[in-house]
Amino acid sequence: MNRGTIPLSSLSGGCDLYTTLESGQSYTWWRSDGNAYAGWNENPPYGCWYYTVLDGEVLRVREREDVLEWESTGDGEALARKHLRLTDDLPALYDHIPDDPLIRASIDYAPGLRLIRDPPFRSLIAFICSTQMRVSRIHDMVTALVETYGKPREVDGEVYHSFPRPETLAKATESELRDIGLGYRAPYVRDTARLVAEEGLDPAAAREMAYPAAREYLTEFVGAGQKVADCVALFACDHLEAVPLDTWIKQAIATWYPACDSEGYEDCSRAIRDVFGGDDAGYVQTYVFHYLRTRNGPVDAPVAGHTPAETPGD
DNA sequence: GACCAGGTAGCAA
DNA sequence: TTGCTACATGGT
Repeated sequence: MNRGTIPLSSLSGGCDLYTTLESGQSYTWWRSDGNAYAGWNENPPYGCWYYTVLDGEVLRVREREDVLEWESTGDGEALARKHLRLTDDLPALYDHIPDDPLIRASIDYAPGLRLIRDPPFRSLIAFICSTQMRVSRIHDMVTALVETYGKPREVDGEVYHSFPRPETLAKATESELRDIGLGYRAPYVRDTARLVAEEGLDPAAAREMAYPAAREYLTEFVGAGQKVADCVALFACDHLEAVPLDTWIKQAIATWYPACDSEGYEDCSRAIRDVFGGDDAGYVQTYVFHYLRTRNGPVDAPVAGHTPAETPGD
């Protein structure tokens, strides 16, 4: 494998691999200690690798004292820079997003958390699987898909599986997909794969569209509603203004931003996007989601000496 | 056992 | 349009 390092000091805002890769944005990274997404909110042990397969190439990354170290069958540095969004300027983001108690607490909780840039098809399949499911179990389902339908490749004695191709998943039967634990999502995954493999739809096309059109397009896939579409838009298609409204963010809105708490997804999403800073609102959403989901404590607990908004519009 | 988890599709009004 | 409801499954 090729090897190299990227100085953390060369990355504006550094890079926290643990929060970036295990915060529920991407589900196709695994840890060499086998404990990714185990749910106990702990950094991996020092020296632990994260690995995945991108563009058919194995990529392994880990943090050392002052560098990001990588190993890859391909151009590991290019793959890491692209998919870990290493050129995003985090301090600039922190500077210009709204100064708000919940946002500030969320950023202080996980500085160095970066958005991911996942390949669109795998992101779409993962988030179709995500409905009514905890983060650790989404990872379990995606792992089962990858190990059952992905192409294995042995490198240095280790086997790595690529993410399954649309053509492969399109040919899977519903009962096969149910057998590996997908439950009622089984036909959604198969039918979405068929739309890609046989009908010419392509989630990557959403990258070239303006955000509203991209979200609309992504809901054409089976099992993808507005929330799943927002996740794919944000985590795979570079639409950083997308704010997925899941149960955690909805709770946060009800508690902290009651003025945004309208019934319809569309209105609520637009309102919270403004509160979270507009063009980069999805970045803020990811920090807030990670903070609320993994810290110990209820959503409405005081944050850093502050209390939830009492006046609509604060 | 009830309740919950990064919701959606299908159907009725 | 909006408002139900069924849907798999494992953890707490």
